[in-house]
Amino acid sequence: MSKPSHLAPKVRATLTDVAAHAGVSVGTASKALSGTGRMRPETRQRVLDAVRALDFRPNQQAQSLHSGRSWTVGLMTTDGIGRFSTPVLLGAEDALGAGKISVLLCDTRGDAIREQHHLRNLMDRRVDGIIVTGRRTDPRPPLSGIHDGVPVVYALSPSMDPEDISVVSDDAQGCRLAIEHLLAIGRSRIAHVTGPGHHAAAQDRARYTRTLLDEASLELSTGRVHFGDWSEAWGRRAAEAVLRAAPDTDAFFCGNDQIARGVTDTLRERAVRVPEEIAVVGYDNWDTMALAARPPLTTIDVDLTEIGRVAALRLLAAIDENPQPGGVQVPCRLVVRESA
Amino acid sequence: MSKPSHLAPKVRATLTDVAAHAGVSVGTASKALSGTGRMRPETRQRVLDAVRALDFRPNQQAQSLHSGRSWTVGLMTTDGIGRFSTPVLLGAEDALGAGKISVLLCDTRGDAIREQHHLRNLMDRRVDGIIVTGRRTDPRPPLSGIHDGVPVVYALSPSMDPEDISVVSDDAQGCRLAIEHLLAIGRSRIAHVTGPGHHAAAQDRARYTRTLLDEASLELSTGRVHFGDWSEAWGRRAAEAVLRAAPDTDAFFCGNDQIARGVTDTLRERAVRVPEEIAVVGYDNWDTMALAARPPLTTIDVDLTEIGRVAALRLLAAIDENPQPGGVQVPCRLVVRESA
DNA sequence: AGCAACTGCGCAAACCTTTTCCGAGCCCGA
DNA sequence: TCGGGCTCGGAAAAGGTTTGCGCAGTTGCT
Repeated sequence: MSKPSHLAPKVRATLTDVAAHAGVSVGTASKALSGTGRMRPETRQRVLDAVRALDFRPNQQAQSLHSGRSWTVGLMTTDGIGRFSTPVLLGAEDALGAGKISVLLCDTRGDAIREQHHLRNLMDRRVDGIIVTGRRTDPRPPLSGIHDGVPVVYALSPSMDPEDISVVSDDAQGCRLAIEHLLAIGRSRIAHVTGPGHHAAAQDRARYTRTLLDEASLELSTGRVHFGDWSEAWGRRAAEAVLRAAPDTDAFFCGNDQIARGVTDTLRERAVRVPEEIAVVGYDNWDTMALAARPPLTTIDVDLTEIGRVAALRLLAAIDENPQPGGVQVPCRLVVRESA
Repeated sequence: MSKPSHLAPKVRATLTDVAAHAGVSVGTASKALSGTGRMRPETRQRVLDAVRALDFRPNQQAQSLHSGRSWTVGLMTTDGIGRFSTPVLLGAEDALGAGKISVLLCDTRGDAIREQHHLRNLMDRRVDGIIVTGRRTDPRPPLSGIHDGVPVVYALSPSMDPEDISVVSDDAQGCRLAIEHLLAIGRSRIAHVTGPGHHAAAQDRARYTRTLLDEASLELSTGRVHFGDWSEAWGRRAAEAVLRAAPDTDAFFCGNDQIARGVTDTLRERAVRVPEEIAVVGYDNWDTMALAARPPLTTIDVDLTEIGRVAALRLLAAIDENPQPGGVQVPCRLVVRESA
């Protein structure tokens, strides 16, 4: 049952209505709006007046159907919209919104079936492009299935195919910031506590840390990297292990802020002064963690929003047929608070 | 420059192609696919074969243009996509996805101008409905501007207009769960530490807490509610104030998990055993906080995902012209861990 | 056998906008 | 005064799908 028409007079004006109201043909009305074609100023004005009078707004769907562009991109996030994908997503949405492009959100929950399903849906909706983002920094298999000529950009989790466009965080530079800061404040007995060894983020940062210490002719205070998980509990346990194994440790570089916070908690309980006796540097700059820690954490800010923005810009370029294939590394920032 | 056509033969088949391939007219092909209309089984089969041969998938845009339904809803989030709106969003996306509906994401950053802009955009795209969600539980002004016959559902932040459809968390029931649990484990000197008094979440929970204690002929151990902010630091400070003012306090009910965690940290430093001497109950069940606290927090789980899901279902009902106006309260769950 | 009913399928309109093409009318100059 | 050139605006098609209607052919009943 649709409402009686006398109750719903405002069914949204079409260009035909505008043309009728202005006493011209649809074609002329269109030209008046798009600026193409030449016509008498007063004719154009009549059309513009009609537009205002009827509150006309062009039907996006009709425009898209005609132009073949939907002014829409798909944003596939592989696992929920966690702490990591959210800022990426917002950065992308922001950059795309400026270009009159809307974002179609898909959550695959890490499920390949769902991914296929969403991909088909996006293709049916004729999206202009797709951004794929995940939580982990581990490379992921490229989008499988047909995505014809539709460009794809991977954000945060790079594609395994180096030909694809991937925008990731510059872990090497982030580690450099952290280590150089610690060296600059006079530390030389540095321990590294991080997440699971099978996570690229943990593995990579551990490798870079080693290399950087090497360059400074130093080595890890405990002689090894402490792999565990990304939790505070692990940070607390690891800190005790480190203090036992290498009591002369004067700094912790941690794989994320939760671990760093756990470390500071243990140090606090042991009445070790931070940063005077031992400095602590985290990673991620997760406010709720970094600010609540005692003392507040010096940490590496992974500019996730920027990653999203850059990914969006790369995608726009690719849509406009100027693809710049390959990887992009977005630099990190060092945020100095009180822990180091 | 588009690619030479011999390199891009797969330009996506249209129904016309299918019809030609099957030797029927477009109309017939359409009917064969939709199941409408009567036709010889072999004719239908020929069409189906052609569909498979050409990998035909209907053009959503064209379908939408024709049907007037876009199978799309707008999801406006008022401030970033924080810890609160994210689960809501996912719940909604999940429920809508099951109904073949896609989600158009808009972030207003709490800006009215942006909200208008996005609203117009959504209307131009002919969304079938809109879900509005925010971080705060404070009522918000209803969506202003024209949204014609497009139904709107408010999630988490209710609309100020009681006629609108709003899906919120049942704070009263959540508080009841917390207080009844504390009473059941034999506590009677309960303190309440919460966020800013000008937040509805803090104000409401404080009021309910008072009422519930009243029903049990009890009163707050410190005689008043401790308003502050939602941070751990406030929880730590407040705990000290409470211990000073009412040393016989045997339980803390906190406005959120961060405050609760701050409280446990102070208690731990004072060597007060939790929960033996003092029990602590949080609110929100934010895993990273609740699990990292020592001991892990007993807390109230605000089922945000369910709120999103329910909002989506209400919206679907409204789209199908079965609107059920007014508010819906989604119940909370008590999650018992070790702190109470 | 003849008529009615029914089946199977195609045509064309509709959804709404944009774009292209073309004709009509005007002005001006020769 | 007439023709050429220019300006303006209308008509039509395209984009892909759905659907109402009508036509033709076939079956079934009397």
